[in-house]
Amino acid sequence: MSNKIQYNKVVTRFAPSPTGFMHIGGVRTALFAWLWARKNNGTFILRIEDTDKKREVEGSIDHIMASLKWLGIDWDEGVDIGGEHAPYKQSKRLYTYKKYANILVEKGLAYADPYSEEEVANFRKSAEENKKPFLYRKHRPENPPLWDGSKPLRLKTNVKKHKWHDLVRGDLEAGEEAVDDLVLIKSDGYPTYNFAHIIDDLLMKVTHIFRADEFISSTPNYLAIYEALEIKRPEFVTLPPILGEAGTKKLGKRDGAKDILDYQKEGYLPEAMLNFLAFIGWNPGGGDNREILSKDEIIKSFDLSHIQISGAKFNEEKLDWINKEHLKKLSRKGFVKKAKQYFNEIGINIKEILAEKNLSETEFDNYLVQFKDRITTFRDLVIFMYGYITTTDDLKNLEISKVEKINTTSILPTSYNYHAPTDYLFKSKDPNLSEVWELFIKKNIIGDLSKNKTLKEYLTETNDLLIEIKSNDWKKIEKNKNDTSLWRYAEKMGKGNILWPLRVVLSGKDKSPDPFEIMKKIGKKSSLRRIKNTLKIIDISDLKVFSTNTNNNQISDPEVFNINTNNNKTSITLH
RNA sequence: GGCUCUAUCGUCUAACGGUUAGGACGAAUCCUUCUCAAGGAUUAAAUCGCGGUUCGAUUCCGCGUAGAGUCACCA
Repeated sequence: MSNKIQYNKVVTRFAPSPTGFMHIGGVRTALFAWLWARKNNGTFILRIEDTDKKREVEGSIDHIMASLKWLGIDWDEGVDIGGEHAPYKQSKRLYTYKKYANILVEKGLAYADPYSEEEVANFRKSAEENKKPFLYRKHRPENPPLWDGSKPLRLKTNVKKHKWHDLVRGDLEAGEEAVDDLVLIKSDGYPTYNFAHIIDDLLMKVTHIFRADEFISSTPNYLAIYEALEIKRPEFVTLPPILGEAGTKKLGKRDGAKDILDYQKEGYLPEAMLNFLAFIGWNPGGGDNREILSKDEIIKSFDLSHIQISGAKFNEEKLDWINKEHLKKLSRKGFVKKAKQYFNEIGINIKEILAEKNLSETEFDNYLVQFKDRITTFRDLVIFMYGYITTTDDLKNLEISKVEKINTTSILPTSYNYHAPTDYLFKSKDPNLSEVWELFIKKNIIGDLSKNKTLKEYLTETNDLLIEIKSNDWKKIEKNKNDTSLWRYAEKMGKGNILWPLRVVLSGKDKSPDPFEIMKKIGKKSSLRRIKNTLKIIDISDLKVFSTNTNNNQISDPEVFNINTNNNKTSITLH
């Protein structure tokens, strides 16, 4: 028999069962089938395999369609839009399956299973005890009863060795042990997947079946059904498994595989997700090293010969990188548009924020754009927004509640920690002096004699320059920072000597926004207060230098504050 | 346990039997920068083991080893 199958038009399908959400693996299968159809100007069908009423989860179908739509995977025929071969829901096609089942019965190739479920379970049990694979056909009844629908209908399989060709895996084969008398129609009248998908693929003229590699083992059974029905089979395209991060198991819902729509909620771009998914088990090959591709580019270069055979670990770091790259590619306008769309999706009301903050739309857009190259996902942007916009003390915590609702904190990479909601941008929330102290100790710059001046002198002079700035000019301190006396002073003394300590003093962090920006946010009074508080500690640090009693790890000036150093931790209490 | 499949840097992968085994993520270092990010440059890092075929093996074959899948009136 020739493996060549003639077809004029490529038809592929995605046929999920409505048992819940879609995870990475399911979507990847859908994507590849869709890519192949689009690549060949073929047809892509969305069919629902709802033959197991017990496992069905309400709302799944809508959820599945929403997932595909988010990624831009569209279908030409399917449950919601109908088509030439409607209906596309298997529970509505029972008559069809029965018709084909009867053909097999008439040919003497299918029979009613006379055993009770208990009896079959016992067969299986004893097979397990003897460490043998369970084969129902070992108990095939000699004179089965007539099939009246109350008993399962089984295929009288042709016990033989099967060989077949897979477009990805090449030539495959399995021995007689691999075939058994599978159930075609269950006792509840519904077909099994094994039978239904074959009938539907036949009637819907499917040319290529895309599925993951767990189906390789059951393929001989399917081949037996094709042969019994005397129909030609579609091409098989077997996709490699996706392994969990641990790399030991196939990624599945039980291993915490996420709902694909969770990635939408986390602020990933659909085009980035599509790009990422396409590269799980496929690449353009042939020396084409590009990895950031648009949807159209992927369709154009997609082919079957570069689908991987071996499994791949799911790697979220790569997804983050791909998402960043896609963000960078966006125009300013496109970025703002998509960001706002995301806010809308997760329930952040931009108009409310604008009204509350008295911001113009343009100002807000400009805020957003400055983070374009700095964020990993749009969720990071929400956190930025929180940090930058929520900076007055009298706020009613509007954004905070919304940020918490989507649980932004857990997904931030460590390098972005300083973008997390930042107390120090509130006027009244001065940084913890212990943190300021520790950073200066860590950098060893308090009494650094290699500098022209001490930190204390630098800070005092900074303070004196800032005092001179009038409150009207302070409002423009960020915008006009290059014209300030402080900037000129910093340039003269070395910006690292002035600006970095100032950043630490203002924020208590070694990484923070521009100190000028912080000063603008918190205002003159708070800025100067933070500098003065730090200067008070440095006074005492001088005392510590002169302290001869090293065992005494507590230095205090009861009038001002206490410093405690214990186990390398310093705590400072200001009275 | 039977059957089936798989095996290149830490990860994803490229290489019609002939390459100094290439690229990307991640990591590290340096440059730039007041910090972070971004950007630029650089570095470390792999053909699972043993046999065979061949002038030549990452590539073909066998055996090991390791991992995965499957053995439902689930899909």
